[in-house]
Amino acid sequence: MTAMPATDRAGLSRAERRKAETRREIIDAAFACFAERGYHATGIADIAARLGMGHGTFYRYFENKRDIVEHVITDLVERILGALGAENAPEAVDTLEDYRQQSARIGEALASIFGSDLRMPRLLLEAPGIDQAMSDRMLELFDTTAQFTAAYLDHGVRLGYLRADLDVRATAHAINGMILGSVLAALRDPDPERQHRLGAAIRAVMYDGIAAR
Amino acid sequence: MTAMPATDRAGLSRAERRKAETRREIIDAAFACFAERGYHATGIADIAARLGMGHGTFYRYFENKRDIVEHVITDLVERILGALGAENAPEAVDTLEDYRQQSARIGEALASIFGSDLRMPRLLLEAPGIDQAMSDRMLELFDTTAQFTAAYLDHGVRLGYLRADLDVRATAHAINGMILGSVLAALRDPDPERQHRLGAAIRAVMYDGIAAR
DNA sequence: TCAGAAACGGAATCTAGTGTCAGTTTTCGG
DNA sequence: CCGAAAACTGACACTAGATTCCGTTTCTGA
Repeated sequence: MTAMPATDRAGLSRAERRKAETRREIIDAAFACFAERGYHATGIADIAARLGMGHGTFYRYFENKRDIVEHVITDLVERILGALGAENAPEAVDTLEDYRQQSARIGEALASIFGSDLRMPRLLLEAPGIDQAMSDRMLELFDTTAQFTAAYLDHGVRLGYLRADLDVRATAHAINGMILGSVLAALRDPDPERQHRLGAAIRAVMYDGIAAR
Repeated sequence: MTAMPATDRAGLSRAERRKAETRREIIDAAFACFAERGYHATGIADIAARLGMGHGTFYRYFENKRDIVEHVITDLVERILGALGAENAPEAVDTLEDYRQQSARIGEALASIFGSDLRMPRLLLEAPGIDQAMSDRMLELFDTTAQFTAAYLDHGVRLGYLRADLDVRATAHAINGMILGSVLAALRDPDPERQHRLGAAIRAVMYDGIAAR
């Protein structure tokens, strides 16, 4: 019979807490390695070395290389979706002007997530090169975020401050494409001023179009 | 002293022509393999096997794996840029209506390039995962195509049918982002009808914006 | 402080795939 | 048709790196 370990309020023994902590550290180290050198160029040994642990130890926490990258990406996606969903609900606005400001805020949030740590978009960019499944997953993510955007558009159409004939689904994809474009631009040239102009240009296209009045 | 081979009008011996032809075949086979299984998952042996040749022969035509993928990507990019640049010059239009039609034509061309063979966008999508250099190259490509778009916008601003206060560089990135978005959407769901709607939505956003009048 | 359990570490194993090479076949000019 | 030159082939040598394994160390609870 095994000894019953002491548990704290959350029902986790000290050992279990430490284990979770180590998993967290490995995920962070792996993220750093993958973003810096790329998935295929980093070995398990690199990840372990970054934490000063033997690489055999790695396998006590994760199944294999594929397993860790799965966790790294999941973590990354959660951080992004979390930061997005947190503050701005589609229902929070009901005029075009409100919506403009809301989209500026969302743009700001995105810029600060990605801009603060270029390793995030860099890893996302190379993720489709990991394997077919990951590639599909990234396309799915793009689609998911488009549904997000679609919810905002839909709300606007219902309240009447956006065009009634808007093809919501398709337009959401187009808008998210613009955002993606600005992220890619940031990877080439992380100048914040430039990022700011890109955000402004996106909003200008969205609200005013490009044609002279 | 070596024998002088017979040369044809173009100054190429029969052997040289065959050699070029074989290189072409290898590039095509490599393209197919990379697009289907992914770069890292395909071996030189796979490429050779597809052509029914021994994989040793491969090395008579290309230095190594990196060399071939370089050629495959270059070829791909040339096909895309070629198809784009061929028919539509920015100077060919001088009214907003013309420009609308021109952008519809360009969208059509893009859709037919990518839509006709999804292996092209698929490989482009995973290209940044090949290595750092290729990743940079893809970002550069995105930037290059934005300069393309910028030339159209610039022309429109000069002739006065586009807004005078347009931030041309930033707007070009935004527009190309929308196009990229529709390519990604096509990878998830290649339905031509859907593609058509995406194209229409992009143009609607560009010209009319999303706000109710 | 001690015994058993769990965690570690890194040597050893295993695999896959790249790039080489020497023997064989094909091509080509005479 | 002949012999040299070029092209082809696939077995082989080699490397890199993922995963396993077991002797050693650390932890835990009594």
